Amino acid sequence: MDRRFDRTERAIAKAFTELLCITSYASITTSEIIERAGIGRSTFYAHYHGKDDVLRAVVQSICDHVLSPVGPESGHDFSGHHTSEALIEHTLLHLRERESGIRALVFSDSAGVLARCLREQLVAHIERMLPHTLPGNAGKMDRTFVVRFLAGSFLDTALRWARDGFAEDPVYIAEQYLLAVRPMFRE
Amino acid sequence: MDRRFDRTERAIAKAFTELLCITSYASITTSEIIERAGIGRSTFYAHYHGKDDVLRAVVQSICDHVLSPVGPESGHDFSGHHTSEALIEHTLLHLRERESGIRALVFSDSAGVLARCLREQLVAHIERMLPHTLPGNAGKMDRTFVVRFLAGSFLDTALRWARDGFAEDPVYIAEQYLLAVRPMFRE
DNA sequence: TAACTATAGAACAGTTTGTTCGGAAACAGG
DNA sequence: CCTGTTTCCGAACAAACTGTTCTATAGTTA
Repeated sequence: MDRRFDRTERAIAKAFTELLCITSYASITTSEIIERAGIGRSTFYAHYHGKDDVLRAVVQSICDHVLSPVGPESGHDFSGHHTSEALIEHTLLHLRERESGIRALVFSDSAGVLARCLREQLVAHIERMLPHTLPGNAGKMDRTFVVRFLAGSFLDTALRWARDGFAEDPVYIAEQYLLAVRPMFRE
Repeated sequence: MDRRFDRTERAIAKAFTELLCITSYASITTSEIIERAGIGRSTFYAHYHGKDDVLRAVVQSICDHVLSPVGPESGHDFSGHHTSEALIEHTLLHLRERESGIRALVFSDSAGVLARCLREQLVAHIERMLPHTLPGNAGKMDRTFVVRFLAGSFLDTALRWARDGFAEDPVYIAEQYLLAVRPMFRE
């Protein structure tokens, strides 16, 4: 593999997220990205079709990372504890690992792109994990509604946490979130 | 007041939301708005600074309408029933009244502007209505977290409903939402 | 009718976009 | 080390978009 290629990709991603920190997505121009990345104009267009394309690539990379499966090789300690707490904390930790990129996106006027991408994968995830018959009052609810509600409210909680600069302890966030939604799938 | 002024404002708002239905916000140009509205270029800039300004105005108008206070003069029937169900249904109905505008926005790449505006006002609303001491398991939760959670999850539910073309009965949506969150403030 | 106000639309300079092209530099494999 | 390939640089360019200014026209108010 040609090292020049990766070097350029990294320079573009870096320049892009840096710009996102200091100005709105809408007012970023390809020329600014090119200048800050220190690359040639034609080089940029050889890699991406425009700034929308860069955004998509950055978001995809974040999504892949945040929802990457729990494995023994990952740094986090989830030895066998496949509880809801563990999964939620795990996702929050992955989110925080991409701190700079996430915060840049979450405050930008294109935050919706990240939210859409994460939401889709969360829905699929929860769909698989949620029991088919729900306990208590949740039994009266439509299961599809519950799945979407859980995905949406978790996403909202997580992005709010990011917007606050990841100030709170992820364990605390997981705990509060579970207190709010646990009646829907346990007890 | 000069009727020409209002006529131009309406033409711009109409052209803008129509364009939002057939293409993304990012790729709309002021020239397109001007052409579709059938107005002069200088006229447009006499009313707004650019397309961002138009978006802001449209969103503001929607927010004002959706969260307008319940009054006896409003068409809806909420005679004295100041229950949670009534308030939630009321908000959903107001949302649906702006159907075309909402759907255009909700699908656009600038959906975040509407969401931010609504969220702010929802938080203030819920902050006022939520009891200071929460019952049951919710007693263990941070009240600020609960307020934001309720606002975020309601917003998410409502916008999801809009995205689905307001297909479901608002009474049903209110019922499902309340089944999900009621443990947090009653019983 | 007279004074005022909003509009149409042409013209303009400045910016941004996406493409093309020729030459220089870095790279991979033998 | 040599050679063919890949990537990069950056200038130049046409096309599109932006926001402003100006003049003439037409609707509005008193």
